[in-house]
Amino acid sequence: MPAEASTSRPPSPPLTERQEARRRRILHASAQLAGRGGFDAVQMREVAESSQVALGTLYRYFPSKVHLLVATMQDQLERMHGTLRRKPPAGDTAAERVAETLMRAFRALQREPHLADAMVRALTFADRSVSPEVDQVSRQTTAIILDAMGLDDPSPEQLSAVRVIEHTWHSALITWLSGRASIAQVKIDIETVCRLIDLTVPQE
Amino acid sequence: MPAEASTSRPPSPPLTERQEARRRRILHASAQLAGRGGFDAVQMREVAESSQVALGTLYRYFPSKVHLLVATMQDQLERMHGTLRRKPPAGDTAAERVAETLMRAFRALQREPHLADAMVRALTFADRSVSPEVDQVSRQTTAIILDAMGLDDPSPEQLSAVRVIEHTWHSALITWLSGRASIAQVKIDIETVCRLIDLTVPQE
DNA sequence: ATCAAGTCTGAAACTTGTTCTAGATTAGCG
DNA sequence: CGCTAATCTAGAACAAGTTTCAGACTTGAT
Repeated sequence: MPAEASTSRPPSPPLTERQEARRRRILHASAQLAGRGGFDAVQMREVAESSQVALGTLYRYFPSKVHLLVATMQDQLERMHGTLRRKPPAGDTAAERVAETLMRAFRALQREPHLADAMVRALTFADRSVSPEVDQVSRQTTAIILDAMGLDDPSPEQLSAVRVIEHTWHSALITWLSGRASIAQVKIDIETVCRLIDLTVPQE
Repeated sequence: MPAEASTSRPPSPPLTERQEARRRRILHASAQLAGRGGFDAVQMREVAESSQVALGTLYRYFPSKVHLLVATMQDQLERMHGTLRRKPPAGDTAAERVAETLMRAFRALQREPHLADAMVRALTFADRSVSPEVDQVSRQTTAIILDAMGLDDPSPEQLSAVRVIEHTWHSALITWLSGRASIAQVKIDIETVCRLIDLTVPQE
């Protein structure tokens, strides 16, 4: 029995090497196009051409533009989680460490604002048909935050706090991306919401 | 970045009576179509036909579908603010009153989930070209929350808390609309984030 | 090696948001 | 009233996401 990855819903058949390569080319092209121009610049025909794949094939791999961009985000998130694991945040309190982690992620996004635009817009625009994928992104984000808190076994209150932090994170990114909030303001919002953690971590 | 007075950008010429009527018909048609079917059901051709206006005219009044839906949201928000003013929340603490107010708004949205979908998706999908309008919605929301807190002259910390509450509000709505969070969970998230207020309002 | 099933390709078609155009209508003004 | 500029209308045209289809290519099993 081949060990199936725990993350995919219906156990999709394993991809051949060429298929894996195609999928990778597509995600790369998507990130590249998103990197300049953001959401609008990721045009399905261009992604197809740029990744040497027919349009129909692109749609077989990713059933919509939003699916594609959410998958792109999963990809980037994994990368980021790896980076963060290698250099964990150094704050004294859980709240400080979470804020530091999110600010680090934020600085990474600032380096590729167009890519951030494409991914975040796709994420919040996603409808029910993309729920499983969006949920996966959410779980990954939760894992990153819990890592920063240094918790293995969070209480329900702590999970609520983490959910609220994620809400703030996404929405603050949106306001920044659409030019309605400055970088400084996003920082303040993140620090503000992280104070919620202090309410759930009694001692320390 | 012009720090503009609170009302509008370039003083647009006042509308004639027939124009005001057209605008109203359009917004009504928009809300109607959104009411069944949500974001996707608001099709510009249908809005135009249903409000007895040529497509080009619709685009003169609202330069994009997102503009139209954000304007629809402004419209609904004003209505709601009026309703809330008439029956203010009754909690003892500021946090309770804010949570109660938001839950009341949430219940109103639950009665028209498709309309909520259209408005909230438009709001978070809006790009820079819609910033003034989205900002107006944000100011209106802030006003509602400050009303509930019973504050005339909020401190910077309090404004930060309000911003975070708004972030949570929008993002929690999104997760509910896309079926990734239950009504109960949204309630918990709202109550959780409202605790932030306690950190900024010393005592009653 | 061969066959069936599944996959990929290229191209056209369809949908819906958005833009454009030419001609009718309306509003404001002398 | 009659003029002019602005507005409105109907409809075509364009753009990009999505679907469809016939035929070529791979893959896996026999």
